[in-house]
Amino acid sequence: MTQSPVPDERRPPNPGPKAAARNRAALVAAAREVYAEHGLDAPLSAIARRAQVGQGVLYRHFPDRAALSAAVLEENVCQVEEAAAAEEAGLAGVLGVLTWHMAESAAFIGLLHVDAESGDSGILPYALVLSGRVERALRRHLPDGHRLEAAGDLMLAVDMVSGAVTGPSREERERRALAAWRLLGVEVGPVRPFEA
Amino acid sequence: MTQSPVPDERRPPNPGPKAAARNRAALVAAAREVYAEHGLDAPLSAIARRAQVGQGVLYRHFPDRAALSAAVLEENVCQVEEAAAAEEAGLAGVLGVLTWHMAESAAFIGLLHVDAESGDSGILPYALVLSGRVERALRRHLPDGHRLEAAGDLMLAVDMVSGAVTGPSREERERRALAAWRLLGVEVGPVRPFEA
Amino acid sequence: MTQSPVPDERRPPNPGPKAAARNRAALVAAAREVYAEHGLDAPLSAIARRAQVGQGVLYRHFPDRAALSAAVLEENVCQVEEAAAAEEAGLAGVLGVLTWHMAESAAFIGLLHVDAESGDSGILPYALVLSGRVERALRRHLPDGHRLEAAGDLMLAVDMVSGAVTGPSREERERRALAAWRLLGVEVGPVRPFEA
Amino acid sequence: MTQSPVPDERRPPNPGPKAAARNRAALVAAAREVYAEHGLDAPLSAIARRAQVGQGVLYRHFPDRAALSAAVLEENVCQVEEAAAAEEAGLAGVLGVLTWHMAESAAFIGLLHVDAESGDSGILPYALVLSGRVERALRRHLPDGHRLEAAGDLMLAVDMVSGAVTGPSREERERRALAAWRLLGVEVGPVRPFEA
DNA sequence: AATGAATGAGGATTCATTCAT
DNA sequence: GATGAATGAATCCTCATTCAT
Repeated sequence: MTQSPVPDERRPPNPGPKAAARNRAALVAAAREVYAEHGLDAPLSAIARRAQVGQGVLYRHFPDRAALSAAVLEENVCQVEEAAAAEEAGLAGVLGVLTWHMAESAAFIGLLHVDAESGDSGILPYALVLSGRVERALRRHLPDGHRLEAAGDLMLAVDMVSGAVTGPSREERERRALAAWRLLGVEVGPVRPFEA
Repeated sequence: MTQSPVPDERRPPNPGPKAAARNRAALVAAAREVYAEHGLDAPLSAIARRAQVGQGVLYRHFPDRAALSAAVLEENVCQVEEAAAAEEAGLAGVLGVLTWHMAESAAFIGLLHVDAESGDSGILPYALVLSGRVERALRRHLPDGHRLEAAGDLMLAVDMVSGAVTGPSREERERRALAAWRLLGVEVGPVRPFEA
Repeated sequence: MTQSPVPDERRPPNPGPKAAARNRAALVAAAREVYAEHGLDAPLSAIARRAQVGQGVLYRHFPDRAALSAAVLEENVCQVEEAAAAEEAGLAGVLGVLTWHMAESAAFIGLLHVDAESGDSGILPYALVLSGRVERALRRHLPDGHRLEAAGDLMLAVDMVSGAVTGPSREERERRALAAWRLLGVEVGPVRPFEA
Repeated sequence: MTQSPVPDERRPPNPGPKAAARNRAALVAAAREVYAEHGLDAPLSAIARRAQVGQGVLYRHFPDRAALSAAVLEENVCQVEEAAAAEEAGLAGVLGVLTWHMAESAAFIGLLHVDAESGDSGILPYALVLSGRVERALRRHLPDGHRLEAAGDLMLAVDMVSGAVTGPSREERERRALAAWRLLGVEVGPVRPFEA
C-alpha cells in the first residue's frame, strides 16, 4: 500500500529553497513561543503550524524533538556568551542577561534540567555542552574569593534559581528569580536581553 | 435441583467493599512508583496495572490525573507534618525528612511546581494548600532571626532546593539537595523518612 | 501535553466486554478480506474500519501487524489440518483444500513466504511453525515412493505452486495453481474449502 | 572591471546535458541495490540519494515508481536475451543466466509478479511485454518435445521457480532455485551472469 | 537540466475515558 | 464495587510529489 496523496489539483505555492533559512528561523521562534506557553512536551505539529510550515519541514531541519529544543536553547546560550564577551560586563551584568532568559521562557528553565527528567532524551549530551558554555561565560567574570567560586557551586546556583522560577506570568518569574539570587547572596544587574 | 453457589471460577471472587480501601492504597503506592520511574506524565493505565486493579477503579477513587498526584503528594506532606509534630525535632530534623522525600522521588520534586507548568491543572489550588501546610510545619521550628524568616523566603528556599534536585540516581539527588541547602547557609539534619 | 479527547458529549455505545470475542473474529475476517484485496501491506486502519471496530481494539487483540497476519494464516492452516485429519482424505484431497486457500486469498500466498521478504518481520518464527504444521498434514498422506517424498521437496513444491499463483481473479489463480501442480506431476483433488 | 567567470563555488559545476545519461544509469543501478536491500517498496528518496542525484532528476527520468522498476527489470531481460542470442547457448545455458538474476536480486523475483499484487500498477502492461521477451528468448532454445513445450507451461515454470526463490541470502536463493528446476525435471546450466 | 526544500496527506500508535457485565 | 474491553481523538513520522532557484 504505497502512499499516494490526492491527485492534487490545487497545491499551495512552493516557495522554493529560498525559504529554507527563513523556515528554520521561523521554526525556532515558533518553538520558543510554544514551549513558553505549553511546555517542552508541546505537540510538534503545533510548532509547525505556528511557524506556518509543513510538518515535513520541521523534520527536515530537526530530525527529532531534541534537536529542536537544542536549537532554542543554543540561541539563549549564545546571548549569554555574547553578554560575557562584552568586556564591560561584570558578573552581575551577565547574570542579568541569564536571568532575563529564565524569566522569558519556560523552555530555558526546563532545558538545563533535562538530565534528570528524561531517560530517553537525546538532548542530554548537548545540554551538558551548553551547560559548560554557560559556566565558562559566567566564571570568566567571577571575582576571586566569590562565594560561588568552589567547583560546582556556580552551576548549582544557576540550577537552584532556574528551579525556583515558576509562576504563570513573566513578571512573577522575574520576581522569583531575583529573590532567589538574593537568597544566595548574589548581586544581579539589570534583567534584560543582551543589547536589545 | 438446588441452586449451586459455585463461585463461578471464571471471575475473581468479589472482594466486597473491604477491598476499596486496599485498592486506594495500592493505587497511591503504584502511582508513587510509576511517577518515580516514568515521571508525572506516565500513562494512567500503567499505574492501574501496577496496582493490580482495573482502570475503572482508578477513576472511581481519583476523578482525574490531578487527584491522583495530589494523593501522592499528600502522603509526603503528612510525613513532614508528623516529623514537625515530634517535639524533639529541630528545623534541621524536619528539613532532613523533607529532603529525604525530595531525593526519594522525582514526583515530589515536580508536584510542588505544578503551578507554573500546567495551565490546565486542577492540582493548582490543592498544591497551594499543601505548600501552606509544609510552610507551617517548617516555620514552627524556625528560630527567631533565622535567615529564612522573612515572608516568602522559606518556601522559596524549598523551591530552589527541589528545583536543583535533578540527577538520575537517588544518591545523586540527595547529594545535590544537600549542596543546595549548604549554599543557602541552612543546616540539615540526617536525611531520612520520618520514623522509619 | 497530555492527551485529552474532546469533552465528549456524544459517544457511540460501548458494547461492553461481551463484544471482545466477536470483535476478534470480525478483525480476522476483515483482515482476510482486506489482505485479499490490497495485499499484506494494507493499512491497519482499513482493517479496523472494515471490522467496524476502533483502532485501539485492533491493537488490543493484535499487538502488531504480524500478529494479525499470523491469526489469519493460522485459520487457514487449521483447515488444512482438519482436512488431513479426515481419514478418507487422500493426498489429493488435502492438496485440494490447500489449493483452495491459495486461490482464495492473496494473503495465504504471501504469508508462507514472509521469510525472504522482510528482515524486520516478527512473523518469521511463527510462519516456520505453521509451515511445519502444513508439511506434517500433507506428509501424513504421502504414499511411499511419491516423487515429493525427499526431505524438503514437499514444501518446496507448495512454495512453487503458491509462488505461481498470481492473477487478479480468483478463477485465474485457481487455474494457475492447478496447472502448476500438473507441471509437478502431482494429482490434486477437487479444489474446495474443508467441509463447506 | 571585467566580469569574472568564477564558477560560483557554492554550486556544483553544471554538468551539462552529458550527465543526463550518467544520471539515468546511476538511478537504475541505485534502484537495483536499494530494491535488493529493502524490497520494491523502498522510498524513492533513498534511491535518489544512493544515486547521488536530486529527487527531481528521478522524476525527470522516470515519471513514476513503475517506470523505475521497469527499467531495472528491462536490464535483466536484456541480459537474458543476449544470452539467448549467443548461438552456442543451449536452453540450460540461458536458464542459468535467468536463474542467476533470480538469485541475485529480490527485485527481479518480484517484478515478474506484479500483475497480481498491485491493482494500481502501471507496470502491468510493460511486465507482460518483458515476460513475452523472456519467453521468446527461452523458447528459441527449447528442443522439440521438451516437457515445457505446451503453451503457457514455459513461463508458468519460470513463475514457479521465481516464486520459490525466497531466502535471506543470495546463496539460499540460488539453492532453492536449482532445487525448484530439478523438481520440474529441467536441466540448468551454470548459474552466472551473461559474459561476466 | 539539476537540485533539494516544501508540502501535506496518510498511516501507525498511544492513551484518557466510558460503560456493559 | 470491580473489571477490563471499546472508543476514537491526537500525535508522531514518513514519503510521494511539486517547483523555485
